[in-house]
Amino acid sequence: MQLDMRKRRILQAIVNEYIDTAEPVGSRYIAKKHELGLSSATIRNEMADLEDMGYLAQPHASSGRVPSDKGYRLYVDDLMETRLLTLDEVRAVTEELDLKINELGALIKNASAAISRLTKYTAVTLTTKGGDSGVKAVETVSIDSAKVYVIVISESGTVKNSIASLPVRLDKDDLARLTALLQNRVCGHSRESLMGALQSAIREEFAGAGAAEAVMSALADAVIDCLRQMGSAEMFLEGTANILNFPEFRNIERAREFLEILEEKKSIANLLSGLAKDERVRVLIGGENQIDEIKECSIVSATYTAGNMVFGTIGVIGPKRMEYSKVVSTIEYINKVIASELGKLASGADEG
Amino acid sequence: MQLDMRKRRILQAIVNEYIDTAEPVGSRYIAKKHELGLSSATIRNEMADLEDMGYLAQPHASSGRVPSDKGYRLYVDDLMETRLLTLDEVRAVTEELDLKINELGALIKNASAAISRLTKYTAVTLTTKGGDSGVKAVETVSIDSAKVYVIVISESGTVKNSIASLPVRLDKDDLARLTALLQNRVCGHSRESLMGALQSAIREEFAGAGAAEAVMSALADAVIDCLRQMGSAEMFLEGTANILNFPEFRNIERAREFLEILEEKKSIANLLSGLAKDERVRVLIGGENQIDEIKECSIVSATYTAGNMVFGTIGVIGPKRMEYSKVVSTIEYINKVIASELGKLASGADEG
DNA sequence: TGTTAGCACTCCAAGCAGTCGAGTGCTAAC
DNA sequence: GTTAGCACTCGACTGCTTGGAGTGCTAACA
Repeated sequence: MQLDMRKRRILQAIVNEYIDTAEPVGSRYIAKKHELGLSSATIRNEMADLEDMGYLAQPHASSGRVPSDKGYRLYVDDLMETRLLTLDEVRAVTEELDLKINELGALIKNASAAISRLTKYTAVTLTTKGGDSGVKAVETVSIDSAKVYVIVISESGTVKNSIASLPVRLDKDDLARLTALLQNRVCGHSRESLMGALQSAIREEFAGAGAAEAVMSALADAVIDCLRQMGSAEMFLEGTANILNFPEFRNIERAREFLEILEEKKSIANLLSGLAKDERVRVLIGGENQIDEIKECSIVSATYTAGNMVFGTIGVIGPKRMEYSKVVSTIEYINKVIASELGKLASGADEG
Repeated sequence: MQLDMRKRRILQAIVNEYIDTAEPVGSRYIAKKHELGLSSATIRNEMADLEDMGYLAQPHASSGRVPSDKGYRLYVDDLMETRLLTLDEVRAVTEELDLKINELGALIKNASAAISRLTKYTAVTLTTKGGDSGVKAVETVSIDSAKVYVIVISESGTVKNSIASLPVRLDKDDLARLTALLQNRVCGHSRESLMGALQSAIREEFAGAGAAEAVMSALADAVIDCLRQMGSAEMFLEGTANILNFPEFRNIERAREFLEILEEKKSIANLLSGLAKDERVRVLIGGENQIDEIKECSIVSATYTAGNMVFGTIGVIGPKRMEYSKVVSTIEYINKVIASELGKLASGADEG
């Protein structure tokens, strides 16, 4: 059997209709509403074919048809009319996104809220593990004679801090000297090369000089702790309650499973960060993801990158019966906006 | 009519029973299960009295009784058996709470997760607006010749940063001098007194010296921005999906309303921060709070303080039919643990 | 006077039969 | 190849019945 033009148009009509109503779609309805110039009987025959081919399914005999995962896949890849955002929508995005923010985490959190409000689905954003690899600056602040705050600023603008407990008391000048040394050795290094740089620094500069070596080593540990904090992914959720608006989540058990999986965060974070790292918007439909609890959901996501670096992922999760066209274009647009903002942050860094 | 001992015991039994089963409680059941030495008929009479007095209500004629808000209030204040945590529970708290954390925000986030896992309700934690008032240290890091990172560390260990855009280019020594001046003027100041201190500093030191004054003023703005960030309350939620386990939230509409109110955060944050500031554990039952959407919920909360300072609030929100005894003792205990941790953080500060 | 057994009454929840309507598949005619 | 028509299926809804849990009231009892 062949998937000719007519079948495709019928499939398209069915998916559109189902996305709209959440009710199984009947042949009569398609014949009437969509001007295909065909009778319901003909459409009935075609629908039977489409079911044989695996694009449609029937919840029970004598009910209308519902798209299968394969049907949605074809729809997303080929059939759906990709549309640009309207002017109003672009304006809404601009209003929701607070671009005055200059810190990565806050920017992403804000994007999360914007996406969920614009799409009415649940928004997920994720800072990529290990995305923040360059050290831009290190500073120390003395708390008391035995404790030092170590502050690390990454190239993407994230600031993390850690407390170093010193094995000996240290006066201001000593700390300043050691800090300068630290700065000298770690700035510009990526996370991977840092450990080696620090170790060789300690070896070269302090061979044998016990106390200073121990202090330096405590400071180095603090720097590494900061990088570890940066390296650990953060996930933001927004609009989780939205899922309860959809009839497929009337079933309280299903809703709870969904919310629990989101709350747990780890599985979704793994799922998202395991996806391909290109800049395209990706759509994962139903069973295409490996998490049982969200096999009835689809995920639309994109990674945002600046230069060659992957900074994170933004996405939308909702019922398979999702307004793909609207969601994909929204994600695409927001992704672009964020990428350009990140670009600005990064280029600000290059000047210095 | 008088609320004699027998009525109290019957009310206590009914509330206990209802908390357990979520089903209206009948006289026969109480007569059988609780050894009061009374027949169901007698208990029936007493229940009618308790209803007249407003402690009980009947969902419909010929159904069992359900506690009213007034009934719960009496139960919480007088009737419930306050219990200490068991050894196992104490151990569970200690395991869940990660006390190695030395940053306020992270500590609270962690407490949120612990509370929700231990109580099986939804946990809310809140950092108090304006709680973080003392400046402990200020540091600057140059990004490029026209941009400076300003880092402020508060007395409670929170670190915030802001970027100051300088009106003129500044070399390293100039920045160091201005930073020292800044440190000199702001350290030890509370949020309220800081503005004045900065302004007088600018006036005294730079009267007329245009460029330097402008730079200093940009730096001061950044410091104030950091304090603003610290001042804005943060709210953490954990275990929101738990609410769907309770039969009173089987109704999807009600569940959605609840989740939306939580997600919005503002109203709950206002509610919690508006409560009395003493150290006691507080219970807000049903209609005692002013938010319509959670009139069927109760909130158990406590503020955590160190010395005289209020740092925030931890709490549990769940159905009115809540295991008050368990929740109150858990909150009480966690509150104590956090307070003592905060005490350590603060005393670490005093040494310097 | 307080307590209790007994009874009539109420109301909800669950189960069941019947009806309606939407939708299908198949067949025969165009 | 398309379509009209028809028999059939199945879920959703309605109305009815039944059973059980629980009450309030009354009369008898200690």
